[in-house]
Amino acid sequence: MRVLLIEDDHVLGAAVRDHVLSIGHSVDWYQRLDEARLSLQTITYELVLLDLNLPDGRGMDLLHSLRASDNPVPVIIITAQDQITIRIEGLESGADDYLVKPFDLAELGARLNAVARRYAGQPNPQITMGNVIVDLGRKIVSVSGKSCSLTSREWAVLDRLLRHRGAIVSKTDIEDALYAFGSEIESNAVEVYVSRLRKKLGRNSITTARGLGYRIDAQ
Amino acid sequence: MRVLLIEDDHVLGAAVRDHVLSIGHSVDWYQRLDEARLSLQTITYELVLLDLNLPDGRGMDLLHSLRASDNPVPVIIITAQDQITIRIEGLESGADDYLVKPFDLAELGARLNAVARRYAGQPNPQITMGNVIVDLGRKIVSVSGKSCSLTSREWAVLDRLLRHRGAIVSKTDIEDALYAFGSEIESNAVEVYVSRLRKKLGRNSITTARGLGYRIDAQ
DNA sequence: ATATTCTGTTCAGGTTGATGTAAGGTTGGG
DNA sequence: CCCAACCTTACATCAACCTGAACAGAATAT
Repeated sequence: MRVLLIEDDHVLGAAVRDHVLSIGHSVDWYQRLDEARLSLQTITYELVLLDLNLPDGRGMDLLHSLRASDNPVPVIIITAQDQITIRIEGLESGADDYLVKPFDLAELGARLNAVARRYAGQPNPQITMGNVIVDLGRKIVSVSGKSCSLTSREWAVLDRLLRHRGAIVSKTDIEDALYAFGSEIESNAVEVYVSRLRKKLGRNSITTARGLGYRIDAQ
Repeated sequence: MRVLLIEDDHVLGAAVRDHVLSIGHSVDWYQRLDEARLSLQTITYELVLLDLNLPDGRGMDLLHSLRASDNPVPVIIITAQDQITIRIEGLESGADDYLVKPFDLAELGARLNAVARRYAGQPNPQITMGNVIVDLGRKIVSVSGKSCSLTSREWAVLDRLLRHRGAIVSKTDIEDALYAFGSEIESNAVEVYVSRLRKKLGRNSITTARGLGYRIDAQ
């Protein structure tokens, strides 16, 4: 499970990161809200551990904007104050659970696993981009309701772009997704596949960043 | 029981999901109609919990299209308005029950269990694909009315494809269904079984996704 | 016990459509 | 206006796939 940890306290952050790593999940740890926001744009996390009191803003704002943009990622809030008002605000904003400092790492592990279990039965995440819906797991695409079939290479390109959606993906990155590392290719294959994808998914599905690469917008 | 929850409100959705999970069912939760539609193509649910007021369309339209395509899955409608006209429209469209917001989770559980009980006595679900009807539980196939017998290997392949219908199933997935994990096979056995199934069930029953695997279309 | 049918697996030869390449057109920044 | 980057189309190639046939072993009938 991929976990995003947002916590400015170095001691607590390191402890949480190490513990979550030790029970077999991967962790991205940020100390600042805006860094976390940037990362959320490009990476699909399965859990967010969110401290409410951060140097550059209120954690609650991040939660609000996540839910406003229909991001259903489970969020566990970490807070120092055991205030009922904060709890209520968090739950109403779509938080999934609470941890009040100081907390036991074992308790964190338990709640985290509870979320993981809850999510295990969840369907494959579907990504909606305009009138295109993509199910990466089942390899299904529908364009304005009609299903549409992609070839294996087209999936490779789309997969790479969607997993980093919001960010610019370089041509060489996409080539690495297409061909086994090392096997060089001497043509404009990436351009061709982007063109083929655009033909199937719509002209505006993929935007070009001249000299840099390609990008699929988040939401 | 596998439940499809379509509800855009995060608080209500999470609460319903957790409660349904807690009484021992599995839940797929979508916030959007079109995502739910995609999932309905590939998964056979035993119950749909449908909010009528959704960001990308009317829930009632989904109900209509379900019934138009002869999908008998029970549907419980969730609505904020206790309007008699809506109730009548829903019932005439084939809804099985109603919940008017705000509702008690215990009430939801009770109605859900009522549906589960009603369904327990039902015969095995039959899957219709064109003029082919398959009963996976009892291992019966009929092609345009005439019954048709499959060998055990053919069942293994068909079962795997139908349980993921709509999705592309990779050759290795099918091999795993055929042979005990690990026992490698050095031939085109999967291709042969697909060919034999096509011969029995019709040329168009199984579609090939070159380089990816095979797929049986939903409906 | 023997014959017969059924089933699973492999192989070979034919078919097809995804793929990489190149050529020519288009676009946008400087 | 120019050039480089990018787009789009067409096409030959070849790996992936299809399918009929052969055959051995299992299951069933005689």
